Amino acid sequence: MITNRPRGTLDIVPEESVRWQYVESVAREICRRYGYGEIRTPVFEHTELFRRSVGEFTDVVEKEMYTFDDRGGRSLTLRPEGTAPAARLYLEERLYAGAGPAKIYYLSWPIFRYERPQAGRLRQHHQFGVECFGSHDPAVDAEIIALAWDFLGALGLDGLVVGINSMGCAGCRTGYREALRAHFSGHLEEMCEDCRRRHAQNPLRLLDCKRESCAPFIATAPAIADHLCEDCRADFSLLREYLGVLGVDCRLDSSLVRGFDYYTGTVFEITHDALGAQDVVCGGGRYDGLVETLGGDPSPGVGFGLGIERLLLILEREDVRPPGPDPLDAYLVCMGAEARRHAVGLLHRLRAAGVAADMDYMDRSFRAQLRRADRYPARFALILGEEELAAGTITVKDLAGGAQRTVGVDEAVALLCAGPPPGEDE
RNA sequence: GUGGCUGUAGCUCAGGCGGUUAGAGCGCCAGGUUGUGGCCCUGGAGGCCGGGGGUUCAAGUCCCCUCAGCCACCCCA
Repeated sequence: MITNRPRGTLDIVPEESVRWQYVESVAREICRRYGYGEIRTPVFEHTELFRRSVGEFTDVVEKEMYTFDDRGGRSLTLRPEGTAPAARLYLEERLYAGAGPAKIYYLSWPIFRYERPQAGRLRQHHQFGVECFGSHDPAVDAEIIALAWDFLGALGLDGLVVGINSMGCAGCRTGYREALRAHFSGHLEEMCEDCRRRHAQNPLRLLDCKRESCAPFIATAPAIADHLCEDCRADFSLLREYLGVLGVDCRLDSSLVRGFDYYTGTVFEITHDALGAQDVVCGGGRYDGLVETLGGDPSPGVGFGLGIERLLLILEREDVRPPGPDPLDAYLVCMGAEARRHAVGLLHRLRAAGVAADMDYMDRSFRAQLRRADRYPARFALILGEEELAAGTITVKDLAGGAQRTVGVDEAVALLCAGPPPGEDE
């Protein structure tokens, strides 16, 4: 059916977009406080950008990208994540040329992955992401995590868990990889098929297996923490110290390994139970080799991506009600064609003065117009009938309390602009 | 991509073992009130019972296919 939206996509109706706008306004405010500036990039990029950065053999690149050839024969891909485009922009717009570090964020970027949908997993979703390029100071890692934490906290959420780990630099990773191979090689017969494949291809992924049968071998596996070089170890302990200072309560999770190839060093996830199996609302980490991979001079970076739909899902399931829409200031209620003709002009005048005002266009009865005003909900009903018309006045009714009084039109406009409710005389 | 559950009014849902004009609550519209909303009462509109095919005298109900949502795996935000 052509009126059905494509699988795994969502429509956003006005009632819902209010919540998006609220979340977005909080994100903008937090970014402002932390000194990050917004970027916007095309929704599609050269396919090669993602192949190179995310990694040729990751699930996302292998089977989840929306890739197409344009009419000029270029292979383009709807972005499946935000960090690579941000890194591309960093290079293309030469953000490295300014005083470092480059602190940027993106808000509600559409992200596309061809996946099997379920709640919290869509083919098009939206992310809020923050990236910092140019510094390897662990204080920046801490800042990034704290920013995400503050943002979620500002929305009134709790029950969030921050998991962190260090995947080490390229150097410590090779040693660790061998240690993992050695540990698992004796148990391969008892482990799942995927794990046997991972053992050969990428032993780090072994830690990611969630099968019960593999769990005991993972539990006893060597921890990356024991295989970090001195620099990585120092960075990681400094990060944890900073997180303590920043009031971020985090959990060391040595099995935490992220799925994109560009991650190095710090990795972290923020999860919430309300999400079920897709429990990650925010994920990120360091990607010190990414910029170099894309052909730039080596430049470290840290960042995260945060799923807006998942966030909204948590808010809904936890019954955290963000501030609702501002009620309408005034709803014009008129009786008769003559009053209606006057109402059009008055409505315009109110709006020009900054008052949120509306009127009936459905030819409703007087009673129904008043009910409309109530349900909107509007703060005041402005009643315009024959009496008011003759006297050049209008009746201002406070819908919450029920008090009303009839005043001159100029006074009514002034009253609505000023805000305070009208007098109590009935 | 694999396995499972579910699709009935705008929303949340009820419809015994196939059987007459498919129901409720909320919402919407009108009236009860010649110029007063909310609460209450009365009435009304609104359904290709997700779509297609099949079995049957007869299908919302049974069978097959398909689409969509959900749950788990996988992966991730």
